[in-house]
Amino acid sequence: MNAEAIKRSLESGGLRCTPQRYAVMAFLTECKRHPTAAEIFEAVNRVDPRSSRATTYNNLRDLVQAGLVREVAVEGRAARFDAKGMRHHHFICDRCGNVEDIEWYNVRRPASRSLGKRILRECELIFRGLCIKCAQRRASG
Amino acid sequence: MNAEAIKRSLESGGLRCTPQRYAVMAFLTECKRHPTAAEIFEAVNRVDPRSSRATTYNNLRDLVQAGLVREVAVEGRAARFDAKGMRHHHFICDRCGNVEDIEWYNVRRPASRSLGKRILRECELIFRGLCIKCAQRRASG
DNA sequence: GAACAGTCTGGAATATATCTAATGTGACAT
DNA sequence: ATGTCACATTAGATATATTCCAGACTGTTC
Repeated sequence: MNAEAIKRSLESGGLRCTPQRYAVMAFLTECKRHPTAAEIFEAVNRVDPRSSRATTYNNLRDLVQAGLVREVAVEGRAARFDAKGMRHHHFICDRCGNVEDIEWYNVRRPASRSLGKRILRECELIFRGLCIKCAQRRASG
Repeated sequence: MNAEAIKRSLESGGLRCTPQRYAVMAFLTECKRHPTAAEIFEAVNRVDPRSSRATTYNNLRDLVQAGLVREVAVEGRAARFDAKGMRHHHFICDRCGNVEDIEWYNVRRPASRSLGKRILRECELIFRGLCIKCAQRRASG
């Protein structure tokens, strides 16, 4: 996604394209992992426009509310974020806690009986086990 | 689950049955929600055996390691816990953040191509949308 | 160019989790 | 019954993650 596209997507979410907000969105868009707020803060400050911690958190909140960014459900201490590009599921390593993407596929909805009057928006899968590195380490260790 | 059963399950996990540990396990077993560590701490101290915060955290860690308790993957600040009784999926409300159980059903595994050399232990579904209360509030509001 | 809404900032405050060092407890060999 | 060992617990200090706050800045509109 190029600069113009990021700018447009921010505006489509009703958000001004400020340098700090742009930097957060640009980093999330190009980042393959699922960075924590602290990592995003550090990354956008490695290059130019300085951004305070509070601003980084504010912008992440705004981006999530605007639906441009997803907060990933993991059980670690720090929240992790993810630009809403291609849909994917998540694999969480039991050993090292890393979160990796798994190719998207559709999932069977629950029976409407167990869903009741809830309004369902999306289903996401969380896989658990050992990531490739940890699986190898266990096998050879 | 009665007292004896809890005691046995602790010992089967290689854990001594101390009053504090028992209290945590007993509360999680009877609790229908998915309490945070702070809620568990408060609950086990409402009745008798006082337990310190550190002990509550230690015991939760031990119980998770022993496989008796699950740490639920949600995106809130505080970790949430769940006695591993009946398997279930989770529904997280977009509006109020409550975590509710959805009846278990088996989920199609990902293609082995996208899984690679990872070792898969379990798959869990996370549904998002509006819980019954919030759905009604929106409809009438 | 004044007023305004939205944004940014550093630092303080809060929430959450872990560490530390001292102490307590039960099992068991002596 | 005593000493010892491993495991548990405790209060308080510390670390980490997030939010709040009050003031300053910016771009737009009248």
